[in-house]
Amino acid sequence: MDTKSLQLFSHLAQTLHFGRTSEAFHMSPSTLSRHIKQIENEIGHVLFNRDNRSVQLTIEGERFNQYALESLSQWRNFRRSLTTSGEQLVGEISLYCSVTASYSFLYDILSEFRGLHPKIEMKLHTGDPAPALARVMEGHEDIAIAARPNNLPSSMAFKRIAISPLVFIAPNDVNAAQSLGVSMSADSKINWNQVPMILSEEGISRSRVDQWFRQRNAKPKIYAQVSGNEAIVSMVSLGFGIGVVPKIVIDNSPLIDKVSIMDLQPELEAYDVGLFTLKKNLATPIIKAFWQQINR
Amino acid sequence: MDTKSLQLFSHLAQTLHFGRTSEAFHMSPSTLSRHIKQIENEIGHVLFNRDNRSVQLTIEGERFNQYALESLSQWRNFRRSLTTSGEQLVGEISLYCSVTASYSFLYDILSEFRGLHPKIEMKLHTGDPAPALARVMEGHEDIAIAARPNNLPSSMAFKRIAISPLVFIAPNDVNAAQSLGVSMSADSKINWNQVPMILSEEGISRSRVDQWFRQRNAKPKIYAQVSGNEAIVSMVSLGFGIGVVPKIVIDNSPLIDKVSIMDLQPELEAYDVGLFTLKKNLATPIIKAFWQQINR
DNA sequence: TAGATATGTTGCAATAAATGATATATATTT
DNA sequence: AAATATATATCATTTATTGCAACATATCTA
Repeated sequence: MDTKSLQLFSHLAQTLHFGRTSEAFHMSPSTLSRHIKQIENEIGHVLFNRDNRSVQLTIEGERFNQYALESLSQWRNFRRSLTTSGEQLVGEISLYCSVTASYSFLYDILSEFRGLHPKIEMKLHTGDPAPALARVMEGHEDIAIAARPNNLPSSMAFKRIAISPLVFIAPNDVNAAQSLGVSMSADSKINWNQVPMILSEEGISRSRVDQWFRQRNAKPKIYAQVSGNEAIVSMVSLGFGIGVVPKIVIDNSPLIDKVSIMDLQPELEAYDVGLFTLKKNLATPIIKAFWQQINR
Repeated sequence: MDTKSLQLFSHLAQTLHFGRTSEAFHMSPSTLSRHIKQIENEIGHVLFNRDNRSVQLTIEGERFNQYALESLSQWRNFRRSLTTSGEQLVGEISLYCSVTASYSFLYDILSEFRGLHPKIEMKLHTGDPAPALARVMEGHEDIAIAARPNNLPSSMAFKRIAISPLVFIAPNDVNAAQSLGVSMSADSKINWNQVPMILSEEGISRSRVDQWFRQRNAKPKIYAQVSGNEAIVSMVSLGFGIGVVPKIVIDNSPLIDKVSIMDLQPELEAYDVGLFTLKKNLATPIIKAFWQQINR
């Protein structure tokens, strides 16, 4: 039995919904399903009665939930007792991350850290992902959450949080799509030299798009260069052109049903989202504490 | 953090000796070392001060040990509370296993089970491994610990405990070895038709040896057919011939320094040691409880 | 002081486990 | 009856774990 399983279980015991719990933990429903089954197997009792439409705790499940909550609480207490025993860590960390990352990961990362180190203040800056690394390199920020570039400076430490594919998006409205020269059907019929594109001004996503066009001996007709993925989604949804953003941006966007992902080959190389800091920063107790906090 | 890690840690905190703890858990020292390092990494503190000659708990290590012992105790309590809540399981299980298995695995398996189900009596039969499966098939025993044959009857359930290679052993004494026609140097110089062999009468080890000889177009000159691996080791150590036994038998034998393992190619297929029972037996609560107890 | 021994760690190749995408089964709603 | 929602099974792929052997270093022995 491990802490992760206990967390999964107790969350599911609250939601009684595999889909929502798996989403909360950034994993697929099937993975969650197998986790639960493995717990049940280890314990030797069924913990949830689930037909395909509802999930209910069994008697043993309620017992186990009691145990799980207590056990998790003790674990957190132990962690806290360790950190508060010596000198309580005091200070501040400046963290730079994109708006998208702040939606999807920040809460998970910060909530646990905060419990552990309440005396450490977090200065959070959100903005365009492109300059994130430079800001860390130049010492403006301690840590950044961003996509990993192909060539990582050797002075930089990186810790992956998630992988998200980089996708082309088109307006969902059929008329708008056709007026852009993009019938949703066949890639081969699209003249990429004439499709108006909405792209980042700089950064990883931009350089990968440029590379993609070079591979096709095409040159993007740039309708607008925008700073920030969320703005790209907005413009695309309004029918101004085709955009390229990490899929995770779509998933968290309120405009999710206004745009649709295009199925193109070859796919763009996926975004490798994670934490960055200068390796030398890891010698600092505060930064080190933050770094280790991220569950592997 | 998981139960296994806590167990490893607290055992090491007692012994303060990587070698002994790793042995107790049937794993290599390197595996243990990396387990500990991973715990330290997750917690963010060094738990043991270890130079290459001594191991000592740090302050944080002692703290963690307190936590670990308490946490493990609560886990056991929870398990017990589940099983004792309904009707306490009462009854008996008959278990058949080889002498070797009784040395190496039985204690681990039974000690935990006994704590969980004190009202279940264990009837233990030790003997030659060869007939173990048949005895279960025929209903004389509920469960057997033995090596997995190549063709497992579909009515049989199997759960692996360990893998042990099947090895040729020769007497360690140089004179004895040479008089058997086996200079320890080169396999190719050995005339396998003339080397006196000491083999099991039947069973997996025997059939794998026969197959090995057939591959070489040789026929074993059988000096003696013996029942029980321990007897084979005895006869080999006395210089009567060459034997074939699972390595685990050697490791647990008092004669370990009287025999030596021969380096031959191709190697015999390894022993796959584990638990057997009839699948239909797993419907029985008592058998099921035992089966699930075995840590995966 | 030099060699032998004990002991924890690291590199590497092989094995085992975990994961997500997809397909499937079935209950509920429309 | 068709569409939708939801948990699970299957499969290919990725990731993690493991043991062996080599290594480094501390202690013991002569």
